[in-house]
Amino acid sequence: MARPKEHKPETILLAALSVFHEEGVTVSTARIAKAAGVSNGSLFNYFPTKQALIDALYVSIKSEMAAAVGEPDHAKPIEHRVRQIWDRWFEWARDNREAHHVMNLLHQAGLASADAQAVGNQHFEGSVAVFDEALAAGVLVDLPIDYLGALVQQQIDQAVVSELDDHQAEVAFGVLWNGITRNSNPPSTKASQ
Amino acid sequence: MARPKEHKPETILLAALSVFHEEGVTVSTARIAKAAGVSNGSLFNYFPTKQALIDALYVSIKSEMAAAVGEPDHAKPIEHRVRQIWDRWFEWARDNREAHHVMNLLHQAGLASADAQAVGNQHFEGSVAVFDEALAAGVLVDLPIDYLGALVQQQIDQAVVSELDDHQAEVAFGVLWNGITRNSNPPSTKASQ
Amino acid sequence: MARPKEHKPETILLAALSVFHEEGVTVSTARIAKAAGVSNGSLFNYFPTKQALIDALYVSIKSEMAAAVGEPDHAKPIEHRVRQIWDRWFEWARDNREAHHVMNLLHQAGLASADAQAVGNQHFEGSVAVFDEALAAGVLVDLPIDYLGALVQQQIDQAVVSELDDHQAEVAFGVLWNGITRNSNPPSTKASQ
Amino acid sequence: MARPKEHKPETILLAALSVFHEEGVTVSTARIAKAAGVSNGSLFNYFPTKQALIDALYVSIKSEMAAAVGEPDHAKPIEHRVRQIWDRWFEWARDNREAHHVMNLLHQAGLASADAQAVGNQHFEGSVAVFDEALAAGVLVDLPIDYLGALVQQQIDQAVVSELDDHQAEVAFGVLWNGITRNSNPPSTKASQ
DNA sequence: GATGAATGAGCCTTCATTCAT
DNA sequence: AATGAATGAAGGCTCATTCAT
Repeated sequence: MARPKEHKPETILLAALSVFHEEGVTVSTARIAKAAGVSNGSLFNYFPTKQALIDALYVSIKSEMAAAVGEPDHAKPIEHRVRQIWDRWFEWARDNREAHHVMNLLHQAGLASADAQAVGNQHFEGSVAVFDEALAAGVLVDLPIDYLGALVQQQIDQAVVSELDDHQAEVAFGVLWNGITRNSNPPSTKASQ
Repeated sequence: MARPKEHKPETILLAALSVFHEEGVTVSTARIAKAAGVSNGSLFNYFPTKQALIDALYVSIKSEMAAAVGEPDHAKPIEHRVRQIWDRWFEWARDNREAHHVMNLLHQAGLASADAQAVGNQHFEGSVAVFDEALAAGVLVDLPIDYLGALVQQQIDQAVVSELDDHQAEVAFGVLWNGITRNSNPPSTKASQ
Repeated sequence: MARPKEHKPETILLAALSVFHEEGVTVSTARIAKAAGVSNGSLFNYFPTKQALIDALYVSIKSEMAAAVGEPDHAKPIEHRVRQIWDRWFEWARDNREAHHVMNLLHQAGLASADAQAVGNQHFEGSVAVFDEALAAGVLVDLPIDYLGALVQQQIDQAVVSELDDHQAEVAFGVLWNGITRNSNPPSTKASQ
Repeated sequence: MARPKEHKPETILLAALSVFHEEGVTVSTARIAKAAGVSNGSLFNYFPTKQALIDALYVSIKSEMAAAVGEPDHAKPIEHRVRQIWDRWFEWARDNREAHHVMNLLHQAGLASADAQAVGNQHFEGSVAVFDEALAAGVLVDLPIDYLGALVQQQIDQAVVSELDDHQAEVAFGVLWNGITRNSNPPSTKASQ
């Protein structure tokens, strides 16, 4: 029935991606199996539990995204490397809206297990290292690395969600870079409450 | 049996807040009822459906937060007003970590109904107006208002999640403000891919 | 709130009648109480259980109907007495469609307890006696008394349900009487199967 | 565990028939499942809702009965055809007391949906046509077709309930036929009230 | 490996009944 | 009496998981 040569686990993950995107966090395994064109039972030949399937989906999206972002080129200056991460990440997310959405959904709703999230993060060690280095070099403002990393991720996410065009994305990168680098004057005074 | 004078709906919402925080999106009404110290059936004397309970929880958190943020003082300059929003919001979120977490959880997991989200947003019209005005005044970079608003929210969220101290929060506000205001040069060149 | 002078049990029974008629066999005690304008709990001050309420309703309808039918006049000939039962019964049922419907509903759905049905039947002993006597006198065809009695009841029921007018009801009585009296030739032959 | 070769939906319907007969309109799906020797959840593999199960039960009984009654033979005279309907219907009902009882129960308690009742009635169009024709031919008294049809049904029902033997059933048919045909004198006078 | 019927724990919700006020 | 909140046992239904074929 389904296209014969496709590898089943991938087919199932793609189906899961689609139904999570369209139907939210409550989808059943039966629904996923049906969308994948396999029987209810078959799904469990590939993923022993629903949690395993969710984790595999999360990790597969995250590693696909990591592959798209690639490894930073250590020969290039910091700003260039940060910009490259931004560009490729943004491009990937814009071209893979469903995957991007579902990745965030699984993460934010707490459906992906801690283990899966850890594995997913490993794929981004290269990118994180760029920020570590920038921080050590004194290029960035003095804030925890996880905070800065989160800002990058959130701003890219939001740029995709807000469907920024290329020009706007350019401006948006400026917002990020001008924010996190040291060349700026601190804001004046704290507002009285 | 339960403490006699406590108002029940509030007690139930507090219990729901707690278990959503601790056990995630999958909590059952029975679990909430037990945490609230009422019987399974009693919960439905106050909230006709689980969805109604979730919506009430979402709206109650959001309006509590809105009350904490307050209305901006139109006599003050823009930056002051933005700073005030940031300060109060951050303070509230830091003091109400559970509520802050659950609010985001219900929103991001799609559990709060569209109606509830609309009601919740009404409470923030005053704050949104500040950004509208800043945008119109040419103070901010030229990006969609929803994008800018989301940045504020996400950076505050992250500041709370990352448990920034007061000094770091000060720096973090600088990151936001230096990013979204116009006084900065755009970053030089787009990275080659 | 409710009209002050009405006797509560009757008010409740009338409300029950109405909601059973309009909403079928599944009505809740809460629904009945609301329709009666009393609180949920008050209902149980008058009827210790839902079953008791149903039984009281059944018996009250049945005895009201019996009162309408009255006692047969032993001075009159059999046919007259049967006709009188038919007339009064039909008239009552036509004027009390809801009660008639609910009485049958409680009976046929098995909601009225056996005891209640026995009590209800006691009110019709006078009428049954007419048929006993007719049977003994050889006026009627030789069939069990319960069978003949049931025919009378069912034909009246159906006459009401079919909304026969006076003339049709006259004809309908003829159908009954010509059927159950002996003056007619038996039908010719049994159909071969 | 359960007997392996039995067809499940039929097994479940038979179990439902039995428990509706024995326990009345309030039986739970769990009770039916247990009687059928399947798990609670299994029942819903065959009938998506309790209503669907009830409707299927109603229609299956009604069509089985219709099959037993068969199509009238248009070559035979009216009386013969009516008699044939009576005979076969009576025989089926006597041999299928439970089914007969439950069919009436579902109908009278309003448990079978309007759709199911419509479908059930389609199976009896042939029989109804016989009465239509008899009415048109002037054989029957001038009463609405639904009234006459109801009489037939009710008298057969009652004959079964009263457990008439063959001879009594013969007499009972006479009651029906002599009642509904024109050859009889109308009863004399209306009783004074 | 593939299937899909079977399972039964668990879910949300209803409701007759109780009881403190 | 009258109230209506509180109860908790069911009820209908879902679904992740198993397993015989």
